[in-house]
Amino acid sequence: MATRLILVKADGSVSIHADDRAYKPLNWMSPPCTFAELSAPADAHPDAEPVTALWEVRGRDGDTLQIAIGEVFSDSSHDLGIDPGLRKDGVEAHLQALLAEHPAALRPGLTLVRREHPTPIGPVDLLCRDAAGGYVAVEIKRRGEIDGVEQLTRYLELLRRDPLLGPVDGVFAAQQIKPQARVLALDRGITCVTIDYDALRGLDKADERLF
Amino acid sequence: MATRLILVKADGSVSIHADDRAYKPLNWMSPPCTFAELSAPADAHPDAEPVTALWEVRGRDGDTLQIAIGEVFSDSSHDLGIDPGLRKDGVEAHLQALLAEHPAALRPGLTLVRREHPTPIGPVDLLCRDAAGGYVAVEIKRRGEIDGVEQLTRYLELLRRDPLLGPVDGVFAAQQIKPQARVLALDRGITCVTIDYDALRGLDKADERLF
DNA sequence: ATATGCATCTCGCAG
DNA sequence: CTGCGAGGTGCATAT
Repeated sequence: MATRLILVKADGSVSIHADDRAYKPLNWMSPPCTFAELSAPADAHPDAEPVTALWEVRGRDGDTLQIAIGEVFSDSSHDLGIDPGLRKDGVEAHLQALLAEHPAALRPGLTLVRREHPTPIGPVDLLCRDAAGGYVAVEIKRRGEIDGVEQLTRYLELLRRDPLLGPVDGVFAAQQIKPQARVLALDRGITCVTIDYDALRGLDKADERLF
Repeated sequence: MATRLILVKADGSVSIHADDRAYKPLNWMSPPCTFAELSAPADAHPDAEPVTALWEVRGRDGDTLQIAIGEVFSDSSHDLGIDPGLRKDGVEAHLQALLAEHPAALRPGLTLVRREHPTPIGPVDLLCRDAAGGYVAVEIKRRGEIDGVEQLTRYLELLRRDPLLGPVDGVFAAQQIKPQARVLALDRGITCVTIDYDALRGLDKADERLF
C-alpha cells in the first residue's frame, strides 16, 4: 500500500504512478484493455490496511493488473477532446534528408545514387558512389550503436552479392557513435563518420542562399 | 492549444499528457530539471487564445520545454511520501538464475560452467558443457527476437576464436520465440528452446524440498 | 495483423 | 559518471 496516482486515459490505458521515475509508471496496462471493479474485496489479513475497492484491468493477451484501493484522496475526471497532435524536428529522417543533399560531408567526392535503396531485407538509407565510381552504402542513425552496425553489415552482405554493383563500401554515420559500435564497425571494414547536425544544417542554409 | 494534463513529479520531472498514447507523454522533461514561471507572457497574435501563464522547464543539457497555459480546469497537489517500491518477477534475471540452476532443462546432460561469461563484446548469459564435454553458449531472453540471435551469433564468433574452448554450440532460450528469429537461428545452426517459466519454477521448488 | 526500425526512449547495473 | 543491456519498452510505417 502506498499513495499513488492512477491515470485512466480515453484510449483505455491505465497507469499507476509513484512520485518518481520521470514519466514512466510503476505499473500499467496498454490499450486495448477492459476495466472492471471486482465486488466485495476480502482482506486476507485483518491487520492489513482495509481495501475499499479492487479494480481489475484485463489486457489483450489475458494479462491482468489488479489494483487494490484503500483511501481516495482526490478523484477528478476531464474530457480532453481531440488532440491537435505534435510535430517533431531533428529526427533521423531529417539527418537522412540533409546527408542526401550533402553526401560529400560523409566522404569527399561522394555522390548520391538514391535514398532508401531497397534490398531483400530492407532499404539502405543512402546508396552513393565515390570518386572512383565504387558504390558506398550509408547507414544513418542519430545515435550509433551496435545494432546499427549489424544492420549495415546485413545490407552490405546482400549488396555485395549483386554482380551489377561490384565491391560495396560501408559508411556508418551518426551524431554520436558508441565506442563498442565503432570497434565492431572498424573490425568489419566499415568507416565511421560522426555528423555535426548544426553544421550540416548551416551548409544547407548556405546552399539555399546560392540559388 | 489543447486540453492536456500536466504532471509535475517530486523527482523534478514534468510530463504533458494527451488523452491517448498509453503512458507516454506528448512531451516531457526528465530530471534533473529546473522550473520557472516566465513573467508577463505576451500574446503574439491578438486573435489567439489568451496565455495566462508561461512555464519554462530547463533540462540538464540546456534543453528547454516551454508550456503556455490558457485556462486551468483543475489543479491539485498531493504529497505521495516515500514509495515502498516495486518488485518484479519473471524478468530475464530470474530466467537466467533458474536456468543456471537447471541447465539440463535446456538440453539433457548440460552442466553450468559459469554465468555471465565475459567476452570482449560483453558477457554470455550462460556458458555450459554438454555430456560430450563440448562448450555450449546460451543466450536468454524473455522474448526471443532477431536482435537476440544476432547477439548470440557475435558471442559465438568470438568464443570460437578461443583455441582453449574448441567448438562451441549455441542455444537461444526464451519464453517466446518469434518465427523470424527462429528461422535465423536455425540458419545459423543455433538451437532454439522455449522455456516454460512456471514449470521451471516448479522444478526449482521441487529441488528445494529435497534438501 | 505482423514485422521492422526509431526514440529527447527510461531504468538499473557495473566498471 | 558513463557505457551498456533490458524493457510488459511505445510507436509509426510498410507489408
